[in-house]
Amino acid sequence: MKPRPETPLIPRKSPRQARAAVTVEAIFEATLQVLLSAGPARLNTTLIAERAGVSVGTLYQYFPNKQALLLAVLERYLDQLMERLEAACAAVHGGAAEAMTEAAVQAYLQVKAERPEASRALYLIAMELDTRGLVEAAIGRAERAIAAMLATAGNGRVADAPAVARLLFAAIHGTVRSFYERDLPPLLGGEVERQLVMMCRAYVAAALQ
Amino acid sequence: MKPRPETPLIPRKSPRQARAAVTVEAIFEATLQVLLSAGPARLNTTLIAERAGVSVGTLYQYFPNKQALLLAVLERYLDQLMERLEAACAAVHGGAAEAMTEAAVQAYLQVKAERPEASRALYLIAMELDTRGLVEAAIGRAERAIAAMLATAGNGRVADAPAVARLLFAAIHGTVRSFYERDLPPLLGGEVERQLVMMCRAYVAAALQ
Amino acid sequence: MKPRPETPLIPRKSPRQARAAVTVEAIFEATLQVLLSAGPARLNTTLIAERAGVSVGTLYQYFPNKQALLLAVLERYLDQLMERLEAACAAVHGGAAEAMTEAAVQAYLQVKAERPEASRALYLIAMELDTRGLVEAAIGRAERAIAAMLATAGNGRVADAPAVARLLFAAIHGTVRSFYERDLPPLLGGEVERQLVMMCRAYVAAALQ
Amino acid sequence: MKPRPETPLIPRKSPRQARAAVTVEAIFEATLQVLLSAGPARLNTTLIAERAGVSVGTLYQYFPNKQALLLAVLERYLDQLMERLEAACAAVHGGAAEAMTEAAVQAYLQVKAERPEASRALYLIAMELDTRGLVEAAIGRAERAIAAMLATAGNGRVADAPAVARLLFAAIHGTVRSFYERDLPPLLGGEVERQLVMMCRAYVAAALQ
DNA sequence: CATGAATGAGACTTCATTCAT
DNA sequence: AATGAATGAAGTCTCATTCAT
Repeated sequence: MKPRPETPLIPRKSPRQARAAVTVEAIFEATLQVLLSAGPARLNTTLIAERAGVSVGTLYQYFPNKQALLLAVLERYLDQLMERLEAACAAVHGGAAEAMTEAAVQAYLQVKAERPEASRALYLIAMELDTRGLVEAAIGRAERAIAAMLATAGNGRVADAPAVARLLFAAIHGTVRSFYERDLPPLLGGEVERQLVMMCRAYVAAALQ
Repeated sequence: MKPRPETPLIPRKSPRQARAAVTVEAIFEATLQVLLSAGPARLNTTLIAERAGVSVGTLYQYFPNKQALLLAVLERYLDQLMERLEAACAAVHGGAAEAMTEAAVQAYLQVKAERPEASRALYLIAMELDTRGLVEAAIGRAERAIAAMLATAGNGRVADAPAVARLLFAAIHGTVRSFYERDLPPLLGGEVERQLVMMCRAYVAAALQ
Repeated sequence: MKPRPETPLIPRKSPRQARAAVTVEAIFEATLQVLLSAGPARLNTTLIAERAGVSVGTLYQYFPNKQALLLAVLERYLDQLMERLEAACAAVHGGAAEAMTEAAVQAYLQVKAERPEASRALYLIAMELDTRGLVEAAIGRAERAIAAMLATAGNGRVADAPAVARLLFAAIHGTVRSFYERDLPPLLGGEVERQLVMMCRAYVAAALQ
Repeated sequence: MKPRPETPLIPRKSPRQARAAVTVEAIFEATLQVLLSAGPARLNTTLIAERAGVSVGTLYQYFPNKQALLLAVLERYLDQLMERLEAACAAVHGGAAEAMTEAAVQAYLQVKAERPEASRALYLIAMELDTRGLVEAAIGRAERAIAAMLATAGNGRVADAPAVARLLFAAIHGTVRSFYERDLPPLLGGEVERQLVMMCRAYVAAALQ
């Protein structure tokens, strides 16, 4: 009965009062928790609001719809992830290509491992809606960070650094994801980590001229 | 998508008659089409039945519930994929480890590329429900096929072939997926393929003793 | 969570089975009843379905949304009203302008009086949504019917019959409406009817050349 | 729009201070604007407050509930309209019946035309709630003013002046409304005005003894 | 007094599934 | 066996109103 309201996918208003910021934070956290405990199929706004200790109305005061909320959660997560990755890459500039690559892989695994459940939850979110833009942007940042890092290699020149960076990141990201989606023991410090590092080092070494 | 606990997840009857087989086939095909055209959020049994040219009632004659249908679709796809992969691996037994690996990668890309949209659709299905078992089984087959292949390497012994096979497959699968989820030009024959092959060869070479 | 479904305002499907036709009829009737008993503010789909003795789901099988249902109800009513008016006008072609006009007024009042509550209910519907098109079309029919009738006047030529017909119908319709919206004793056979007829006769007489 | 039975429907406090009067005025104006821009379905207190440049809380300081606000807006409008009509009628007392009637019609059209959108907005408000009392009172004033005017006719006695006044006003009001609800060119100075005047004159002339 | 965050009942709509025909 | 009408629980979102700050 309400003539097509054009609902944008961006957050509705930014919290002006202190308590509002707390509320938004609680909603973000609740979203992850519900996603993990109830699964994506049972992820509904009522449950999120409940878990956050607010009413649905409050949730909708900050996000115009469920999709916008999920996007905001994802964006926030990707931002943090990318910042960490960029920092890690920058920190090893100038080293040997293989060592730098290993550092990047370790950093990625490290961040993922800090909140393993969050990682899983966010893979789930990412499927529920159209996250092309967001994901594309994050991937772009990652690729640039890695390419820039490889360009500083102290032990040779990496041929076609952008292409290598692109595949390297897809491989890291994709491989890690495919383990996270299964119920496996933690990757960090295990055999999988060893092999992944080995593969990435070997790849970059092969690309060195 | 609220799973009624008591209903079994296997197809209700096997297609004994030719007509039944045709119907089931049409339903499978319709499922993929609806998934691609309407998206996972709009994937519903009525739409599937309509697209398949049958009534919902008929659909439920063949599948006890939506979940079972989706699982069947996924299972069928994974079976075909794995058969092809196994065959490709078997066909190159005894070759050099790097060459065999390249063959496996090519085979995987080949199959994926045959119906690129189907691949995407199935990634979506896989999120709609709990596909752990199915996916785990398929991955197991792939890992075994690759490990067995590596074990026949004519140019050395691959250290810890199972671990290498596991990471190799995760890397191939994860990397390919991460490209498929974006709207990119076809992988086959492009730069990405070259780099992926390069990475996998380098990895296996590094694992050779 | 469902990416903007474009919901048209036309009925969803026409009943193919006999019982379906009964259902649609019951929904139409229930809509009027709820409108009258609960008022436009309390008019909701659940209540309509309940009163019709069906579930909400059923209602939505025939109408894509509440608006479409209300439009259908209104359209149906306007169609019937206009048919009656056209018939009444046609039936008196060739008479004296004043007498023909009186006949048209009487016919209009007659139809309105047959289901006084329906008339009121529909004035309410008409405000709840955008009925421009529907109403415009109905008014057009009425104006044409009246103009055509006036053109056959046996006792003179009505100057600018279309303009007269337009105002005549607006006056009849508007006047009747403004009485119906108040809680007044029935118009038919009362003082108001006498005066309305008098006004319309006088108007047409004045327009005669 | 769920009326809480116990809350009074009169403004909470009279604007004693200049600022208060300004605020109330802004709220009135905002109500009309929102009604016109967002439509009756989207007319909500938050939007009104925003448009008026105050907070919802402030709005509720002046009006106990939404209904009271809308009633106040409507009352104000009707008061102004009736004052103008009464004045116009009084100004022509003692003239010929037809001329006086024409003057009344012109006055009504004049006032309506001053803010055409306001007229439309107020028809909408009138549906949102029970305005019987208010409208009845206004109509009563109009009928009395017209009847009193007709009683002073210099060219004869109008038979049953109250009944004529009642129908006359209903006709003017109803006819004008039915044009305003459509998207038509302004009535003032057009063919419609000419015809309306003609009808009203003819009617009153016919009622003259 | 003003603000605007929070509330929560209630409205609309969807869709997996059943069952009479 | 096939059909498609019917069901109704459940999910999304709105908005009048209150109240702590």
